[in-house]
Amino acid sequence: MAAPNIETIVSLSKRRGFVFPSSDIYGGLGSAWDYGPLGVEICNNVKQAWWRWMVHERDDMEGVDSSIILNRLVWKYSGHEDTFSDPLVDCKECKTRLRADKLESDAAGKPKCPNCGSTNLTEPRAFNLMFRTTIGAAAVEDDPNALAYLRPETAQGIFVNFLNVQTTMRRKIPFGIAQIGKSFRNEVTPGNFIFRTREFEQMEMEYFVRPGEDEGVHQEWIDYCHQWFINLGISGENLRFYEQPKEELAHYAKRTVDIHYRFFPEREDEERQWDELMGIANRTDFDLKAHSKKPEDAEGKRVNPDSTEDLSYFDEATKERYYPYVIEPAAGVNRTVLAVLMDAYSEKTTDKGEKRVILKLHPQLAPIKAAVLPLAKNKPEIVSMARGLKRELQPSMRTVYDDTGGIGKLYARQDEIGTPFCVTVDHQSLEDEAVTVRDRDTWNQERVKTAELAEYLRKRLGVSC
RNA sequence: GCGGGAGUAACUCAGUGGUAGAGUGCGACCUUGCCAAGGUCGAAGUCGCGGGUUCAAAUCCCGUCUCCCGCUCCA
Repeated sequence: MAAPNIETIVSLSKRRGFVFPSSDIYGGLGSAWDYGPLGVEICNNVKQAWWRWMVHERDDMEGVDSSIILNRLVWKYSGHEDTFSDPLVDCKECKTRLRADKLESDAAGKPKCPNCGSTNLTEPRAFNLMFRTTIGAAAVEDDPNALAYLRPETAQGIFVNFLNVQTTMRRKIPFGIAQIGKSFRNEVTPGNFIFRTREFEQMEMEYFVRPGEDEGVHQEWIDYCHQWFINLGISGENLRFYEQPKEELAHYAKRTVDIHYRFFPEREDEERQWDELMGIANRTDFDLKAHSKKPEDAEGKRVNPDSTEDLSYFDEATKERYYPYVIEPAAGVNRTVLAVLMDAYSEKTTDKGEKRVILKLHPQLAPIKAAVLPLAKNKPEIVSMARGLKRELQPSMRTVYDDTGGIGKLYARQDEIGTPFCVTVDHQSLEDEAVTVRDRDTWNQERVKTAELAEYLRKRLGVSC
């Protein structure tokens, strides 16, 4: 079937408790969203799947969880304080908003609007994308040292901990450090549901390699990351690689390849249907050098007079000291959740001609793994047996019990939220100690002994659920 | 910031000057029992907010707030 648009997912999300507009009772807050009971489960499952795949299942990986508010100097030397801002101008004629630093000039040297050609532009206004806050009681006006930022990326918390992790875990290059956490960017243009929000969650990993080996390792990570999305059940047709052109590269990057998802299938322009799901950047030795006290400029002056540590690495194998290069796969949790929901969405027409929504989520990501349903709720024995089964299953998998409707409605509800299995207790169950297990995707049913039920479900869900 | 669209029940929406509505959903009960079954009853709205016109405003006028879409940027 045709991919759903984001509107369809927004509607499903509200209806079924995946995602709600934030601060709803006060009229909402622009582009902020709250995960509801089912949404938070998917979100946690995505993060858990990533962590397992990125950290636990590898030999060369460690994890950290650094704080959101860091010493301001981190952002000074990372370059974010200076370059993480956009000078913006508005064209007074055609009302478009433009990047002041990307404008071409007319013959007289005055910047002109690429849209209508007018030179009637507003003055440039700097717009730093970092949220500012203050530490302690002092106001920034009274004490400039009170100024602090909410991190715009999790990466810097990893770089400044590079030596801590490397030495305490006795790591040798190559190895990586992974982190999942919130980041904040005061975007000028947020929007498209949870696709672009000012507060978002990142899954980032910094992989430290010997200079010279960076390009090959970079390519390996590009392919490895693509495979992760495939493993989550996302269709390869909806994924593509995007090589960032030189002029688009961030200030720290040598090469960046994005993995795009077809987030906007309804757009006519094929190119505009795609947008970023993950970015895999070669950050070179930019960050480790920037935070180190050692490097000197051409005049022999220290580039960073504030750092107390040198983040270079001594390679025992080659007896060389160098600043490792960094390969960084960075994915958005929220964007992954959105892509997962869009890709899992499907509709099915029943024999009666009714449209049913089925969310074909990977079992590992499904918010509910099994629903226990009584076929008839006016028989107390059936109800209590079903409730008992639910309690038996819930320690090993997220399970719900539901009896508020006929069995057809109960199945339909579970299909819509992506529950892989429905366990139905019927009259016969009271006698033969067996239940019906119904499969979300095929609607096939299988009779399973209650004694073997938990093991049966675990096996079909996969170990990692 | 600019342009466009929209705010009425939990959701989707109807209602264009005269008692606040429908469908879905939700709750209770009865009946039923394998793919959104039927019935009865019920809860639920300061019609975004403020002001004005009028005998009378969800409806007309003015103001205001919020959200959504588009424009830059990115996970």
